[in-house]
Amino acid sequence: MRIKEGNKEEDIIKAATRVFADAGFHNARMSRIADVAEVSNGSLYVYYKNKEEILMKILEGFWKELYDRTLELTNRDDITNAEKFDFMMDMLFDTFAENPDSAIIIANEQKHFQHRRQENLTSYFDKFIDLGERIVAEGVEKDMFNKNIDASLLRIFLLGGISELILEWAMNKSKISLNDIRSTVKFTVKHGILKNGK
Amino acid sequence: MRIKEGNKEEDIIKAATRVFADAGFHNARMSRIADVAEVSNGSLYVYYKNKEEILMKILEGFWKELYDRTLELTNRDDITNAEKFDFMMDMLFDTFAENPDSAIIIANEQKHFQHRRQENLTSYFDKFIDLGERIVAEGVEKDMFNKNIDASLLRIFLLGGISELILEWAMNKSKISLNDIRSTVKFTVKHGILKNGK
Amino acid sequence: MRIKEGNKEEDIIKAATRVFADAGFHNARMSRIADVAEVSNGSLYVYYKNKEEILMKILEGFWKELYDRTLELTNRDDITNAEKFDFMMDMLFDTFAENPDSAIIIANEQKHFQHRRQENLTSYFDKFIDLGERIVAEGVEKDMFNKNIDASLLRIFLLGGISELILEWAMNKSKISLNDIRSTVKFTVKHGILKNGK
Amino acid sequence: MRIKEGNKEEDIIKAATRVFADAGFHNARMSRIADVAEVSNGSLYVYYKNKEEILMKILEGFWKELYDRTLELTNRDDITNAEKFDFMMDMLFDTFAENPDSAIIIANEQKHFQHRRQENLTSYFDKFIDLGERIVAEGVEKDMFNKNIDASLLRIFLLGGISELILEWAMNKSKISLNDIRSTVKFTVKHGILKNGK
DNA sequence: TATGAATGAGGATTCATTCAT
DNA sequence: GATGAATGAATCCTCATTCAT
Repeated sequence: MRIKEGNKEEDIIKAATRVFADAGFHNARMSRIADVAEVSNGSLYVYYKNKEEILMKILEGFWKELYDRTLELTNRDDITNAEKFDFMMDMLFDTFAENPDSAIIIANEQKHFQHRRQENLTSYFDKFIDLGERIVAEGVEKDMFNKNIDASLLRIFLLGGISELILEWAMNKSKISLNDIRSTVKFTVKHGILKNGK
Repeated sequence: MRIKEGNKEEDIIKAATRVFADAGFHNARMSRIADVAEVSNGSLYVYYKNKEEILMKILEGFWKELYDRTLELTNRDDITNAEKFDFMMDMLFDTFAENPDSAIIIANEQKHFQHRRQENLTSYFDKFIDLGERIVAEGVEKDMFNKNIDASLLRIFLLGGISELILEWAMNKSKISLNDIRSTVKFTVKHGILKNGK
Repeated sequence: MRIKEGNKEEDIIKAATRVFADAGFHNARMSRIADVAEVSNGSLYVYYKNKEEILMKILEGFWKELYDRTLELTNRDDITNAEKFDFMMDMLFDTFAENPDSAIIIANEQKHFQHRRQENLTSYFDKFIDLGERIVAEGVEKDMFNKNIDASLLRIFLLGGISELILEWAMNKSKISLNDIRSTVKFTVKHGILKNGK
Repeated sequence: MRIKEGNKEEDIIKAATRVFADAGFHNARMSRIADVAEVSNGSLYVYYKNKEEILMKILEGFWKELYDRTLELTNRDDITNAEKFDFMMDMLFDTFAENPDSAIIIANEQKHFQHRRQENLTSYFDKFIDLGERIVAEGVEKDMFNKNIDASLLRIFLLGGISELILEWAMNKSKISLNDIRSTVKFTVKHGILKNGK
């Protein structure tokens, strides 16, 4: 068995993450990924079926990390749903912040592949979404959140808004402070833009 | 030779809108657009420089329509900024609702041209954005909106969230009511999710 | 419309016939065919779906020519079935002789693609085969041919033997005389190798 | 490490025979052969130089078996050449019948190595051919076979015809009786199709 | 303007073969 | 000998774009 120095499987994912973030999925070249990963073209296909599978692994990897970080939170009963919500948003921002390339990929490419995500019912993205929806729904039930909030619509809205902000931040790090973004989002979502909630 | 009765230039845009919405920009075939437009392949290039230009025209067309609808509003001084904001959101939703294919394209592909758009002041997208930011900024100045709202971040957030919702709606019309979406968004953004805005 | 000088569709078939005969289907390169046909790579795919379709057209073209040449013969009633048989063999040899490259291709490649020839029920190869079987079967009925001859087996045997001979001839023209081949085959099939048919 | 109990060298040949027969030489995958042989990819190359050499060994193995079975016959002087010819045909059919996968490979792929075989006198195929040609040539000399029979052409014809029939039989065992094939071939070759050999 | 046949650069993928262990 | 991860050359095909008419 030849040496498997440095875990090629992981190297490829890392390389692909950088390349996809830079060029976008469609303009990214497999040969470029192989170069960056310091691996032969053929090795890409030892570990992954094709280009799309590499993208999927990147996306799933991100959502799995986020899901794992968030999971234990939801079962706690010593904190309010508002606190849980806050915490979840923090996790989301933190994980994006730590993985700016993944953030870019998610903002740019995830939608295109959402459609065929029918077999993916075990997907960590879906699991994370569920977690979020449950926290909001419970908050509504417990009369902590406004009744006319639809948890399912809210999560689409939030995710869309945040990933757009994160994209802007990731493409443009110098100009935008992630903390400004985070506090703007959290404040707005919790209190609204109208002064005195009015 | 086909007599130019049906305005090819427009036919192409209409066809491309349908094709891009269906297949996504990268998977859309120029020949398919030509087919749908009932025009030859070559004619596409009589009216447009290339595939990307067609996409740009579609996007600009959408934003121009929206901008035109919204412009006069901003100069009025008989309504509050909160009312202006409300109105602007309504326009946005209405225009999306009337152009679901464009909505899909915007949600999926707007980024493509965001990148090369660098403060292009002739762009109707930028003009529309300016309008929105000004309404919010003024609202803050007039002490009607919360001070810690950053207008520029808010618009990215809002646009991202709304386009994600609209995409969901456009891909899935039967299941989601556009009015539910609209009222959820408006309420959340104005009042926040916390009961009593607290 | 750009000039279509020299009928590219046909040029491609001619070039492919030469290239397939030289290198074999699997080792033949599409780019080589394009070169020989003095056509761009892309043009190959304007006229044919893929490499395999080009091969099929070559094979069908050959059998169509042979079938057309042989068809009228079968309906004549002024000649015996032995004469018809003779004539058919001559046509087969002549057509092979006039198309040595096709002969090589048929000998080398036809078998590989016979299997998926299920939809091809209108195939000229099958039609030609039918013609031959009918002549033999009738000969048997009319008591002109030996009763224990199975027409269906005979045609497989004959075609296999002849195409092998033709291949040898086509690969090796200087050494073997086509007329020797033809008379050997005809004599053997009609009279057998045993002297006095005994 | 697998203990070398099952003779890998032979296992590989057996596996390759099945795989080549199923898929054809060009579509057969080395990794599939390794799978079927229950051997690693690398082991294939411990025993054989490359894919083609495996094919050659299969073909040679077949012809060697046939040659060995036929050799002693030719030196006998207590039987006529017609009987020898008959016997040789029987051996050919029997050996094909016992090795249907080899039969398929021979019918489909023998040409691959025919080309590079240039009077390779160590080849069992050539030795077998020589045997056959000698029997026929002697038969002609002894005035037992018709004078105008060219032994060399006859063997090409026979082998081509028979391998085609055998292929049909091997691919389609249920429908065709090998004995029918054999007697049709033997009768035709010896007596011809014309009644009374006339 | 309008056409659509022609182009050809470009890239994902395959798979026989190698070689360090 | 045995392994199987690693290799990378090699090629079919796609499709946006062009251009002679």
